[in-house]
Formats: sequence, structure tokens, C-alpha cells
Amino acid sequence: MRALNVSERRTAPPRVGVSTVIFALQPPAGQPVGDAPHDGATLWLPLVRRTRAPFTGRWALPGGPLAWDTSLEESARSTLHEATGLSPRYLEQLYTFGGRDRSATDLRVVTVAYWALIALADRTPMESVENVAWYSVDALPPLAFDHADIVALARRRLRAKATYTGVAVRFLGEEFTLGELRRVHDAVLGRTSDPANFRRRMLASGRVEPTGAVRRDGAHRPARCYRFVAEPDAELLTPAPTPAETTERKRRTS
Amino acid sequence: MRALNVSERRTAPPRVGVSTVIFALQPPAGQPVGDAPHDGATLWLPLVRRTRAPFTGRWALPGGPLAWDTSLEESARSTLHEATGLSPRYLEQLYTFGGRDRSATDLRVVTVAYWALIALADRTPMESVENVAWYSVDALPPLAFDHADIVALARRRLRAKATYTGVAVRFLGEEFTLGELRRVHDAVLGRTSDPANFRRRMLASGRVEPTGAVRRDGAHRPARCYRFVAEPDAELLTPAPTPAETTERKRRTS
DNA sequence: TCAAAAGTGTTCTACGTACACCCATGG
DNA sequence: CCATGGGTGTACGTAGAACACTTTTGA
Repeated sequence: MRALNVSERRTAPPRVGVSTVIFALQPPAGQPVGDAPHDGATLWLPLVRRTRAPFTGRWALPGGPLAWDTSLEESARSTLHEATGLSPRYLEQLYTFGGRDRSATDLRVVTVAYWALIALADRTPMESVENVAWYSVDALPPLAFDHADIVALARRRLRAKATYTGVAVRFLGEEFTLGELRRVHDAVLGRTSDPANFRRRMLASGRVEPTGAVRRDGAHRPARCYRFVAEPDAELLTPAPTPAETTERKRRTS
Repeated sequence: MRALNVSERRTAPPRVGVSTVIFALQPPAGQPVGDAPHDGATLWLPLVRRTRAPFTGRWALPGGPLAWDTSLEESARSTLHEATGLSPRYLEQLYTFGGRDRSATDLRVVTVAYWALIALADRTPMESVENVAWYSVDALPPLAFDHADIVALARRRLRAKATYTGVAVRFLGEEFTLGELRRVHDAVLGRTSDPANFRRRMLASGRVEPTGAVRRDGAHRPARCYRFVAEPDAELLTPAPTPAETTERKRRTS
């Protein structure tokens, strides 16, 4: 295929790109930037510095054009791997952005956005990747395109899902204590919940089950370890929630 | 731009299409088909018969390629208008389908699916549109591509949203009684709820407010009329839910 | 022996359900 | 006057919030 001239580019059919918002609890041993509000209670994400117009030099979400032989999710997975060297613990389609003017060039791009959670429990050393830096979501630099909107939407979605599903565990390793899980949960939701009630809710939900192990990590009683237990209905294709499951199930009035 | 040959088509960048699942309470005065389970408690949607390969003659969701000068939502709106002659009371992006083999041709298509609710309260006469027919969602014919999956996902999403938001009212006109609303709600969710409790829940939710009017339509006490009241936070861009609003708001423990 | 987090028990409230009962109307 | 759906009142059960209290550790 030959290159297109200016007016052809403007009226050419839109191209498809995939971008991914990758959340983690801490930045790995790469090079973080931006003043980090190091209360410990922030999320982090990797950004890629653009080397081409438009927005040369600006930071952007990891992503790229959709190749002809790659599925959308594969594309999200591979850019995630390129940017972090890791595989996601959770990956879900977020939204598709297709405004006419969002690419700020003649060539129109429709972007399918994904969001992902990764666990850094393994203390991944992470040889630093070229042009990638980690930022706290609370101190992001100016982003290219409408990527700030995408991040904002991803945060909303993460918060929403954290309130009625167990996604938060995906930030943690195989084994975790309920204290750890609660702190993650609170960081994501920006609240502080009662340890006793949180414990009961989690155990009652059945999404978590005890391994035999205990963990001792301070001047206090050791904590029992738990593992995540897969949700009963594995809905692979569900950007939409399925809330109020229990309520829905028992009903069937009069 | 010149036409592409076969191997070029296969490795060409994916094209973007938009398809819309349009739900209504009853089919308009067009030509419905398929054995309709006329319990009155089904939803209906318009389908378009394909006139070109692949899947020639099969029924498919209204949609088409994304034009260079049209936004995704505009595209969904316009195909909706073409198929039904109406404007949606509700329109939301559903999901983007981009599997490699879903188009069953060499040319790969990424489809951004939308779902919509329309009200037929105005007793729209609907001059029958060429190649469009309405089907009950419970008796759909075989569909082209992966459109059956899309419809299934849309139904799940509609049900989910109906449980924790007021979307169901969008099936009705400006004014409605709580009995009407309850029947719609029940039809969508496939349950039967207690009129007294439903009434209380709706009024308590604040999503509904009385107009002065009453409606008399049978051998029983006339019903007060209500109108829908816009949700407080108009989140234009929110495929994700925002459930447990009340619970979330008051919190902020210890 | 003290602080600090793990873990248990108990009360209180909000919300939804079930269900009994009155109201207004057309036939 | 009766069947039908609109509309009110009320008792019950459950889930979460608040909070008092015990347990086990390191320093």
C-alpha cells in the first residue's frame, strides 16, 4: 500500500489503536518520576514518552496500532508486557474512544482502551525499559491526546468494581493476609474501613479461603494467610457488572 | 484509493464498524416476524436483512462502517434512526468486538457495539422500512457474524443496569404510572415484584416525581402519574456502573 | 509491660421483603 | 356489590456499621 497524501489521510477510514491503563500498588525498581505523594496510599501506572508527532515528548499510555493478525486483548497484553515486562493479574476492556478530533492529526484513530492490574509482589527487579516511567495517578504529568480522560475513566471503573467484586486482590500475590487486602482495598477506594467488619464481609463473600500459613511481620499477633478463590460465574466477556447477585437470586416474589 | 487484492485485504489494517442493539417494549406497526411469545413480557428489537456476502439473507444488527467524519455515537444514532425512524431514549456504548475471524471474510472488521432503548409510547405508525423486521429477543432467528453474542451481552447489561439504575423508565413516555413502570421493570428483569414495595423503593430513590395528573384505565382506582427525574450526576461517559452510591457516600470510618 | 495489629462478639440501623388491609373505579 | 389494581401500614429478616473487647506478638 502506498502512502496517502494529506486530503486522502483526512478522509481515510479510521485506524484502530489499543491503549492500556496499567495499575500497580508501587512502582517497580524502574525510574519513577513526578512528586509522589508517598503516603503509601496511591496507585501507580507506567507511561511511555512519545518520540513522534503529534505530542512529541509528552507522556502517553502504552499502546499502539492494532495489527491485522492480533486480537484486541492480545494487543493490550503485548503492549503491557513491553512496558512492564509483566503479565497482568487482571485485564478488561474499558471503553472505545472514537471522537473525530482526538488524534490531533489528519489520520483519525479509534482507540480501544483496556485497563489492567498487575502484582508487584514478586519484587520484580525490572530492568528499566526505554522511555517508560512510572507515575503516581495523583501526580500525573500532562498526557498526550485524551489519555487523561482514559485514565480518569479507568480509575472510576476500578473503584466501582472494587466495591462489589474482589478485583482488589489482583494487586496482591498468591497468598495474602486480610490486613494486606484491606489496606489495598482502602487505597483503591480512598476510604478507611473497619478491620473487623472488613474481615467478616470478605469471609462471608466466599471469595477468599484460608491457606494453612500464617505471616508474622511486626510487633503483633501473626495473621492467617488466605488465597483468592475464583468467582463462581466466570464471565469472560463482561465489561458490565453483575451486581446484587444474592439479592437477585433469591427473589421471585408472589 | 484503489481496491485491494486478496492478500492485501487480509493484511490490511482492520476497519471500524458500529452496530446497535435496539430494545423496545413492543414492535411498532411494522412487520414483526418469528413466533412471538406474546405474554406481553418480552422485549423486541429490529434486525436488518443482509443483502451482501458474507451471510447474505441472514438477519443482522443495524449498523455499518464508521465514516471518517462521524463520531461513534453519531454513527450509532444514525443507524438507529435509519432502522426505526426514531431517536433513542437511551444510548450507551456496550463493548468492542475485535476477534480476528469474526467477519468471516478477508477484510477484518472491529465492531463497536452500542445498545439503546426506545419508547413507543407515541404510537409511532412507522412506515415499514426496507429489509427491517422486528423480533422478540426470546425468538431470534439465526444472526450473522457474532451478533447473537452481542445481543446476549446487551441483554445482560440491560438487566444489570435495570437493577441499580432507573434505565427502565426510558421505555416509557414522559408520563407514566408506577404500575406501568413496575411492569416494564419486571419484564426486563424477568421477575414479579410486589407493587407496594416497588412503589416505595422508587419514590425513595428520588428518580421519580409526581406530575399532578392521574390516569384512569380500568375497573379500579386511578393511578397518579410520575415523570422521570434526571440522575444527580450525569455521567455521560460511563459504561461502568456506579453502584452502592448511598453506601459509598456516607462512609468514612474511624 | 506496652503498643499495635489480629481476631471475636454484640448492638444498632437501614433496607428490602412479605403480607394484611383500605381506596376508588368500571362493570 | 364485586373484582381489580392503586395505595398505606407494619412486622420480620438480613447485611453492614460501630465499637467494646480479647489475643498474640516484638521490642
